[in-house]
Amino acid sequence: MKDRQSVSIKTVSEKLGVSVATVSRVINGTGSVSPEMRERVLRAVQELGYVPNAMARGLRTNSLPLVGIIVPDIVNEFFSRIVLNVQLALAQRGYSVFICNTDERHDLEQMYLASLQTMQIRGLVCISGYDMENEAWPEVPTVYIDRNPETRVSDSTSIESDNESGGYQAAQEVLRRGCRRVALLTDDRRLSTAVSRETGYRKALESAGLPADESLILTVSRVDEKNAYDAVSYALQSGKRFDALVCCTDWLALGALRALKNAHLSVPGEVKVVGYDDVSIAAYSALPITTVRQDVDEMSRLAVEELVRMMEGKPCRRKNWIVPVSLVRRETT
Amino acid sequence: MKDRQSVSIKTVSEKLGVSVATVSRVINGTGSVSPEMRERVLRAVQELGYVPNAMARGLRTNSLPLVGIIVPDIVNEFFSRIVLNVQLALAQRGYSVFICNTDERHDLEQMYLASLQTMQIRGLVCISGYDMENEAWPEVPTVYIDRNPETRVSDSTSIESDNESGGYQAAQEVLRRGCRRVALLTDDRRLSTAVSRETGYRKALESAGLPADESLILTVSRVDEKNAYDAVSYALQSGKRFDALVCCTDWLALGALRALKNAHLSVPGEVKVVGYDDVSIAAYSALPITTVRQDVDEMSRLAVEELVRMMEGKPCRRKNWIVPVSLVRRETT
DNA sequence: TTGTAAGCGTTATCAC
DNA sequence: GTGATAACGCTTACAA
Repeated sequence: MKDRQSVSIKTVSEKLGVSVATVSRVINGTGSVSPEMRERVLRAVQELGYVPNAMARGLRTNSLPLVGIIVPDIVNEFFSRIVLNVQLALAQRGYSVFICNTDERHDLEQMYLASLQTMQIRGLVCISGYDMENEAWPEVPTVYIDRNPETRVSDSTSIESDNESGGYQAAQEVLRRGCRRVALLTDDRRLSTAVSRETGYRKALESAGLPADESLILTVSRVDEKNAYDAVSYALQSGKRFDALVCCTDWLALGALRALKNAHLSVPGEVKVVGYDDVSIAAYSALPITTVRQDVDEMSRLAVEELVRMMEGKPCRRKNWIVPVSLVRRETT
Repeated sequence: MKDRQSVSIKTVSEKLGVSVATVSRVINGTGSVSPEMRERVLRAVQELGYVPNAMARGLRTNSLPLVGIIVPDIVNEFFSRIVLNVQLALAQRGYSVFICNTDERHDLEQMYLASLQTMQIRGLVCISGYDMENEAWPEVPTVYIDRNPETRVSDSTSIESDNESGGYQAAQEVLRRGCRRVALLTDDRRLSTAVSRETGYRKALESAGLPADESLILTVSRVDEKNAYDAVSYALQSGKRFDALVCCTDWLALGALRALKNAHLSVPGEVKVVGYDDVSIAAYSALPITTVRQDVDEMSRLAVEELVRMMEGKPCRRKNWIVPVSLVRRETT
């Protein structure tokens, strides 16, 4: 077996004393070639350890079945679940998936977008993170998940879960149990997902005849346990009082729980808490968290289905998809 | 702006009435070109929305700075942390990373390996999962993480955490607190990592003068919470008794905890439990879990450093790295 | 059934 | 400083 780098289709053809066309034909199963020939070629390919060069092939056929996926943070279980689902489903249909972790950084996202373009991706899945505008968006079929940007590539669809309903159900859940001062803990960036959840929350309060109290809207600048702990602790120290707290993610709920415990407030006795996403920590935390579950499987399924449609030249079935959410009751309410 | 597909270096050169060589030179900053020319070209590139074609470039220069990373399950936080670190660090050095989720399936791993080869990757990071032999391993610089296979590519290094010490420390921790019947809950596939941890566990028992009791070795066929729950429940029902349980991952510990609770056994009173990895669930579970922490940051740092060295033609600094682990004491012991 | 050769978008080696 | 042009590895008319 020769040095892999130098084994090309030509190497194979020379060894056999045939033309490269013949070798190409048996490799791709196109055209017609005699059984004996096919045998010989296959054996030579095996012996030489020949591997087709995807770049050369992609260049020639202007194809290469590659799609990109942009995700803010792969360590976040909500995102990694989607990525895994999407990758598996696309692999089954013959597409490779190039995963780009932006770490929520705009510069990295730009870098990846450029890089994906040079790699001639055929499609793109973009999982939110933030709503920033991008200069150089690849002109390929695109599926936005958890986001619905105004300026969109022509061939695109958006898949969101029903955030407004989620916010509504979350607030509803504590209202139903008699809470009257329902606080909200959310992201201070005005992400569309967070805004929708807030809208749902406000509507629920409204239909319960409760006045809006802006002082009960708590925000964090970064969505993690620690920031939630700090924000809730600070609110408590500032004398804010509430009997329920609707959180925009499970991790925020977790931090809130810690702050509440630290302030000797019982849950769900004195304060009820609800999370969002239903990542596994919600079920296994010290106090299992009541949460709004997003249907990750359905979202990824739709994403792949629509993306493949568009990449095959068909129009997407809908421009906007809203996937239902469900409330999972556990012990914090 | 024309249809992106058709904007090539030639399009740009024609618009300007210059040769493709000139355009190539300004794009790559190689050779010399007059300032005015550079200006004109840059503007035309901008206007036409020209993006270099990575495949053509890669074909010509036989390069394309791409590395592959094979990982069993990206939803597992231990793995996703490594992947994130590696991708970020390599991006900084100009490499793209192609992430392959094998979902612990051999056929998928084979498929990805082949696919990576055709894409002419320059290096490979392989994060365990299982120890199976692969037929077609790409002949490129390789870093194995959490695994140390016998048959290795010539340019390769292996980075493991000190699993034996981890197993030892875990057992030691409960022994020190007076436990005498220390059980082990592990993977039934004979992965090298699991075997090492078991060895450490056995040595600890031995130095405490305790006889080995094979009936205290519990196994699961799939490492997750549910299987751990089932295995431990079954052991308990079969009348097995132990006052400590050393688990090979935090998720196993979590399942064990649930089984123990279900059997009305108090933790850490009647049974002490220790986990492994220190994923975030360990800190936030109902009962925060004492666990052996793997130094993910250091492992990924080393991986990138060694991989880059090898890809630049230098030899790796060591063929085998053992990264220290540390015990994190929490409330299950 | 098989071979010849053009061309995909680049870069690099020559000339000029 | 700039322009032709060959070559990278492959697919695909078109010929034979």
